[in-house]
Amino acid sequence: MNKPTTPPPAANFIRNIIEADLAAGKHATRRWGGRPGLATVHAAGQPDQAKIRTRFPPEPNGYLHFGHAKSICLNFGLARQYEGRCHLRFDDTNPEKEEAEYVQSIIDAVRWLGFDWQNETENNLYYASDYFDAMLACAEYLISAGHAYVDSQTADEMRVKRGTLTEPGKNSPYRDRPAAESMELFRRMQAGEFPDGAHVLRAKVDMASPNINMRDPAIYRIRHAAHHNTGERFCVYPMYTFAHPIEDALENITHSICTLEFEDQRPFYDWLLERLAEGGLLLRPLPYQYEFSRLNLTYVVLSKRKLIQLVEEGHVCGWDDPRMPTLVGARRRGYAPEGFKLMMERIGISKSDSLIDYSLLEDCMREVMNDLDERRVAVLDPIKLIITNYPEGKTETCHAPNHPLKPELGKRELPFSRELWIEREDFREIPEKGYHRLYPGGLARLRHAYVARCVGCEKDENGKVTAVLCEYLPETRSGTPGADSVKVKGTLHWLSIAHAHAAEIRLYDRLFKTTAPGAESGDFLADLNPDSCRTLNAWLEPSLQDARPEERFQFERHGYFAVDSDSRPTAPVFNRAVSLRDSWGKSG
RNA sequence: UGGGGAGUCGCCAAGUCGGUUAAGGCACCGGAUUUUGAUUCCGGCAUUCGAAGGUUCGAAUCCUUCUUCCCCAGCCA
Repeated sequence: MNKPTTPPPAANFIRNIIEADLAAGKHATRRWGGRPGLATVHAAGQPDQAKIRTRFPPEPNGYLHFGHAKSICLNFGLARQYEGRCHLRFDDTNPEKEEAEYVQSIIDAVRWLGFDWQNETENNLYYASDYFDAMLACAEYLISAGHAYVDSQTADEMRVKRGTLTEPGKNSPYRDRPAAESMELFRRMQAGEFPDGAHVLRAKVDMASPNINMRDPAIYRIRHAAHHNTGERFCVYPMYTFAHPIEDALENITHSICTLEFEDQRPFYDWLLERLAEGGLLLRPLPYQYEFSRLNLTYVVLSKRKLIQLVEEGHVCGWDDPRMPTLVGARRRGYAPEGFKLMMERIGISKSDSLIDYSLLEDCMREVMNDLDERRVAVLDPIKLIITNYPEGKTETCHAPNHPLKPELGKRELPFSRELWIEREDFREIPEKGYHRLYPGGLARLRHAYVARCVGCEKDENGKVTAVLCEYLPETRSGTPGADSVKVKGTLHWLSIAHAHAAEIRLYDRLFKTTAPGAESGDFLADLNPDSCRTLNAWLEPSLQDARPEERFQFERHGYFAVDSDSRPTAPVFNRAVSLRDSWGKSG
C-alpha cells in the first residue's frame, strides 16, 4: 500500500570509486583535528571518524537552483550512505561578488532539502574566507620554494603572453625574479601598498603546457574591497584555482566532487596539493577531485546570468517566483524536497551531457506528494448543481478520508446540501464519446455522497449553462449497503455552496515555451511563455479555512496545491505545484 | 588545427582487466482493479551498444581509423 521500500542506490562511477577506496583503505589513516586546518592541526587530532568527507561549496553570490540540488543531493547523499560527513562551505574568495544575504538563503535551501551538516561532535559549516591566513601561509611557502612568483605585468600583458589554444605561452619577464624579491612584494601587496592590478602572484608551472590552466595561473590578486566576512582585513584575495584545493585539504575532504567544466583544473589541483604536501603543510592522503555532468532541464534556464535577468527585468516576480527554477521558487510553488531527492536518484550521475525532460521532475513530485499529501476538495471552475429532489434548507454531513491509502489519517466532514458547486467540465449538454460524467439522462457519483441522475440544465438568455439539474438516489449514499446498488463510471467532486469559501488559485505553466529556451532565436527571452501564470477564483471546502503557508494538499482530481506566501486568512491563495496525471485529456 | 571530456532504447543510465538471451528507472503501449478518468497491479518495450575496419571460438567491452557533441585562452567560480 505504502511506498515500496526505496531501492538500493543505483551504481554510478563516483559510488564505484568510493567503494573501491573504502575497500582499499585509501582514506583510513586520515586524522581529523576537530576543525579544518593545516598539517599540524590534523596531526594532533584523532583518526577521522568520518569514513569519507565530501562538501557542497557554493559561492554566496546568488540563489540556489535545481542544478545545485543535484550537487547537494549527491554530496550529502554520499556522506549519508557511506558513514561520512558532508560540509557546507561558502566559497567566498571574491569580495566583489558575494553578499551575506545569500548565505542565509543557501543555508535554508540545503536544510529544506533535508540535509544537515552537524551532529553531536561536528558542525561542518565553513567559510573559505576563514582560511585566508592558512592560504597566505601556503602562498608564501610556494614563493619560498620557488613555485610561485609575483608578476608585475598588466592583465592585458598577461593575456597576450598566455598564448592561445593552439600556441604555447611565453614566460613573463618577472618569472625568474628572486624568491626573496617576490616574497617582499607579496608582503607589500598584503600590506596594501599597491593598487588593484599592480601585481599578481602566480604559480610557476609551465607556460608551454597544452592545458591553459597550467600556464602559470594567477593565484592571488589585489582587491581593495570589503569582504562580507573578513571586512577590511585583507586586500589580497586567493583565486578559485588556488583556494579550492586548499579548502578541500584543510577540511580533510576525501572526494571533492564538482561539475565537468572543472576537469581542466584538476591537474593544477593535484600539482598544488602535491607541492604543499612536499612542504609539510598538508598531510597525506590528499583529496581528489571528481567531475560529473551538470543538470540540464527542458523548458528551463539554469544559468545564473539568465536567472538574474529574469528577475531584474521583471519577467518574474522575484527569485521565489513559483515559476523560477530556484529552490526558493520551488518551495513557494509547493514542490516537495523529497521529490527532488527522488529525481536526483532517478537521473543518476555520469559524465555525459544530458538533457532531462521537465516532466520527469513533475512525475517525481507527483509520486512523493501522492504518498505525502492529504486530500481536499476544491472547485476551480464552478457551475451550480441543483439537486431538485433534495429538501431546501437541509444539510447532512458526509465523511471523506484524508488519504485513501492511509486510513489512519482519519476523515474530515463535508457538508452536503441541495445546491452544490461542481466543475463546469463535469457537465456536457451533449456528451462526446467516452464521456462519463453528467449529461442529461446520465448518472455519476457525487464522491462520498450519492449517485445523481442528470435531468437537465438551466441557461441564460445567451444559451450559456447557468445550472445543472440532478436528482439524487437516496439509497446510494456512500458507506451504506445500497452504495453500490447503482454502478456508475464517473465520480465527481462537489462543494456545498452554502459552506464553501473562496480562494485565489494560481495555475502555473512552464516559464518558457520551448524545450531549449533561446536555442533557435539566440534570445531566451523571446521564448518566454506569456501564459505561464493564470489566476482563478475558486471554491474550497471548509476544512481548508485555516491552512497555513507552505501547507500542501492534493485537491482531488486536480493536483497538488500549496498555500502561497501571499495568502491571508481572509484571502487565501493557493499555488498549483503540479497537476495530477490525466489520461483522458482534462484541460487546465 | 592544442588540451581535456562524452557518445548504450524517446529521456536518463548500469554494464568496460572480452564469455550464456545488453540491468534498472522514466516515458510509451496493452490489460486488471479503482467512489480521484488519480493511485496500484500485471504484461509488452534495444539480435543491439556513434560509424567503419581489425583481433578473437567469442567484443558494448581490446586495437585502428573516422565521426558528432561538450568544456578550456578572467587578476570569476
